[in-house]
Amino acid sequence: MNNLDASLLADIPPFRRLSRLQIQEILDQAQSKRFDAGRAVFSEGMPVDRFYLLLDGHIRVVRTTPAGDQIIVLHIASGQLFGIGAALGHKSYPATAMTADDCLTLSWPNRLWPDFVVRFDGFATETYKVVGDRLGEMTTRIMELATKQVEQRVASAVLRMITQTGRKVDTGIEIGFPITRQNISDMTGTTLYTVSRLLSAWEKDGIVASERRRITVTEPGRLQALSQAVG
Amino acid sequence: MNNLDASLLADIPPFRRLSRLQIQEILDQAQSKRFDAGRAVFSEGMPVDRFYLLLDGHIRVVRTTPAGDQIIVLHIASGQLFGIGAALGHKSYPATAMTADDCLTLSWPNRLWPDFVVRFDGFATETYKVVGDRLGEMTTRIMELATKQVEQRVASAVLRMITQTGRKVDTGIEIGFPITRQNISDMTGTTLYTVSRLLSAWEKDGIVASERRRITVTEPGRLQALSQAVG
DNA sequence: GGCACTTGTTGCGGTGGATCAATATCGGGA
DNA sequence: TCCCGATATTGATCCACCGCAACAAGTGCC
Repeated sequence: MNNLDASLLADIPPFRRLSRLQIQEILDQAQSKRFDAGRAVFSEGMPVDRFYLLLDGHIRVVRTTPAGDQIIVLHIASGQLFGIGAALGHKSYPATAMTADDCLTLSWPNRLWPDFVVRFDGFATETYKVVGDRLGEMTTRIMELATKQVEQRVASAVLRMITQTGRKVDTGIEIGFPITRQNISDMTGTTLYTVSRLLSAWEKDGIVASERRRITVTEPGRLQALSQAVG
Repeated sequence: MNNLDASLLADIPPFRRLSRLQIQEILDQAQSKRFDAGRAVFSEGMPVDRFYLLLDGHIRVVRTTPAGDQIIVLHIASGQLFGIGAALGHKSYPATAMTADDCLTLSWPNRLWPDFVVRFDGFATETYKVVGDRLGEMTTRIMELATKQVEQRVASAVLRMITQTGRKVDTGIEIGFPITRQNISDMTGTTLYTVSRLLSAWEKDGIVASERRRITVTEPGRLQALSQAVG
């Protein structure tokens, strides 16, 4: 009994090639759910039982080390599928999906996955394209962690967030969800102290402006330059 | 005109559920090729035109930074598919495949991919399982790079290599392909100096034994302990 | 055999960034 | 309204690791 409009899905890649009727059928089988900020949609180790689409909000994919520190593997923007272990033969979720702000999700039971793949043209192709993109992003992160200095890594992380989920404001481009110094250090493998120092320095130089849990980049070009500095 | 025996493929996951006849058909369409150690099977940025199966040998998947340093993203053991950009919607290879030793590959043109997927039961499923495993391995690498000390990272890297491609010898388990200090530092984001120092120290403690381009782990348990030390 | 190249070892100094500590500021809940 | 927890800033200290240099030891090639 979802009173969701089919137009919600019409522009999202995996569903783009489908007819109105097909989309309506997909919606009818979906379960929709709201999450407050800071909740886990699913957790690392849980059996994979559903796959998800993020309709609104932002999600952090997080893994926890045996030692207890959390690191953010990637961010998911609205309009993307996530928790698609079903497509990759996973028995349990390899990471936790935490909401960064208030989120609205759709989800379907795993058993529908093979059905969707064979019946809906372009669904599998587009989905695996997303997987491919994430693989590429992850190899880039590995490269950065392995070779770049901390300042360059943090600059790259901020740039990635404004390109993927930035929203234009009058002073520049703002990261589209609340984010702390601690969060950024969890993405870049550094400490909240160092991130704070870097942001302060950048703010002094007029490259960024930040309030509590909000960061605006006023000069993306100079940040870009910092991220590639030869050190 | 490959005089390759169908039994070569019968035990490899993507082909496991197929009949002798189907395997023969797949083999007939394959191109086989030998590579000396240290050659590129394909290179980052090249258009994706074929997908590959590694029949024998070991391959390093490598990315090069704009600054020029190479880092090893993952290793591929014999029996695995690689260069499967076709499955992930890639237009060009996102990384370079370098042979670590002498290698024997089979390959097929991309246009056969959709054909294989629909006609051969289990081919897609098993392939995407491999993609899922690699994704998991990469998130683990990201976690390690972000949180672990250098000694723990190097220990983890060596352990991963002996579990994935180790060969049992009388003194312990040997990494199944030639590898230099430089290679290990390219995997772990450190320097060849530090790797050399670590291996020397471990050798003094009787945990590993190494000759030029060869590393044998004599006490995997203690190496495991090192990789998880709380530091 | 001899030469050039690749690979590995080890000492030493400099430093990037982690870590600790103290303080400030914001926001939400009773 | 006040208070407490979450978030952010900034100074001071320390050490793990990098990066150089100099050398040793294999390996392949002519």
